[in-house]
Amino acid sequence: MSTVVKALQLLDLFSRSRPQIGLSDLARLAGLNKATCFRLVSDLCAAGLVEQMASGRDYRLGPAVLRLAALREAHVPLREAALPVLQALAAQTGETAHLSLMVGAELRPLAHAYSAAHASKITMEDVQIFPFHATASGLAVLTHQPPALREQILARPLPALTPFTLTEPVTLRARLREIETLGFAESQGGFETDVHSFAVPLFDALGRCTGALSIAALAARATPAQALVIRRALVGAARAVITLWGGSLPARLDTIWTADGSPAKEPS
Amino acid sequence: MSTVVKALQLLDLFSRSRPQIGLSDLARLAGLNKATCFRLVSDLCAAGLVEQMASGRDYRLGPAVLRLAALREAHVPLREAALPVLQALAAQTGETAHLSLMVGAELRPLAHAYSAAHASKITMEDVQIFPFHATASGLAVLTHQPPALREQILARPLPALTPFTLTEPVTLRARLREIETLGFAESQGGFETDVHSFAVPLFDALGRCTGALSIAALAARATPAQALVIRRALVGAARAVITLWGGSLPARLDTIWTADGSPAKEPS
DNA sequence: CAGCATCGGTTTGATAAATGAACCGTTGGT
DNA sequence: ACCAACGGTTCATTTATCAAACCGATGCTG
Repeated sequence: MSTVVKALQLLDLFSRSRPQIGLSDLARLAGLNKATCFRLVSDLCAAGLVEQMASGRDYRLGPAVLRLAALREAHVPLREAALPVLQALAAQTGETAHLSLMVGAELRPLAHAYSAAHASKITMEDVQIFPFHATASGLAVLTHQPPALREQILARPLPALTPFTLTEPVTLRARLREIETLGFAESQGGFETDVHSFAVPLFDALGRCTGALSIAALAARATPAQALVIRRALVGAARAVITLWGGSLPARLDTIWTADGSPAKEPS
Repeated sequence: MSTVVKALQLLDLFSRSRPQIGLSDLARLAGLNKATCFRLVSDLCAAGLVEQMASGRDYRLGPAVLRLAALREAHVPLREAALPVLQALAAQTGETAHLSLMVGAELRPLAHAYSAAHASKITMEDVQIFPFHATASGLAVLTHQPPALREQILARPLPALTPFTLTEPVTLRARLREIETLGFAESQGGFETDVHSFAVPLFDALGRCTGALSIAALAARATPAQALVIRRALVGAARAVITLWGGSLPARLDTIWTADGSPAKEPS
């Protein structure tokens, strides 16, 4: 294995639960000789990716990562990175794919892609905001929010957009628990009568749910077989997006999604 | 030179003005053999710090940097903490404020803020590195480095970036002594002809100088009265940043900065 | 369309680099 | 006072890395 790879693997040892590490631990965790580990981490320090704490004891991620991240975000906005995945998703499923993002305490569209498979499709141009209680995306995101924010949202007015919209907080909470178990969300006609939508949550680098990836299908086309195709495609696409964004998928969802017959995490 | 350092230096070739680079250019810019460069960049790709564009042609920073930055910022919110101070500084002075940090033996930008007061401003996006001899930030930091490192830096090539750049080690040493006495640094057109910059050093918890806080003003606007405003604002902001970071200000500077209510002697 | 330059990527012997066991001086707990 | 564990260093051995030449593919030009 190349030295560079070994050095960069050291970076992955840092996590939210272990943000700073001593030299000996670092060597143990990485399975490296202490001297080797020392040289590697010294090089990382020289580049600013890692810095040594004032105590001289532990190491932690350094200031250089900020500059790199700012650069990446300036050049590869999230939207641009996600678009090809959305287009592939639309093509695979023959339905409209869209991606939404939490902005403040609201869920807003970021991008969408249509399929050419059917003349009739769900259009997304006019959607400004996704009601949490009436869309699969909203439910998927809501499920993975901190309880405080979730309850704040459930306390807002929950208008019935169609006869099928769930509007009772009690009912919704039950639905969220269900979604948590299943690993994906569905909404049959909750937003518009003839739309059956499917969604999976997306997570950022700190494991927070910051958006959702969704398919909006014509209800008439959403047969059980097609629903299965959609769910699998969604899971694969969600993995791709999360990887692109440098996010981290909660272990529980990773397990559920893998067991669902969908492809496991793929290297780029 | 260590392989890891070489690989990590590749990361610094990416900038806002050059966000994606082909293999050959990368090798040229880094002064590396193409094969070597290929292996290095491949390793960086494997770690996700760099990714290859779909075209297979260019490389750019990868998604892993986002994860690392999020982690760093979650644990050590340096940049996040300093940003509001920078913005206030820019607003107070009507000029561009920026903060730089020592990374290894180089001074690099961490954050900056613009003022809305004037349509003409000094932009910072493309600055990768602050030459010690040609910027106020560099001089401020250099002044407070250990003698060994200071001399090492003065022994490097000191190119004249403008007709006003100080390039003689002897002259520079005299200037550093002056800066030490005054408690702040100035550079009139040393980096770019029309830029007059002011800087004060920043210190970490052990009293080591790890960076600088600076104002880059249009030379035409840097009247003596304005210079005084800038120096006072800088000193206040530096105290704020040092406090936020848990740093400790050397007693001598503390005294100078406190006494600096009156116009200090103008350095030539 | 032919010629040519350049691209990303691969092979080679020569060489500079990484490696790991043992070894310091310190520190912190008992 | 002891001892274990820490961060950091040394040095002979070994191994991965380097540079130059080389590929096929691409794209520009006359």
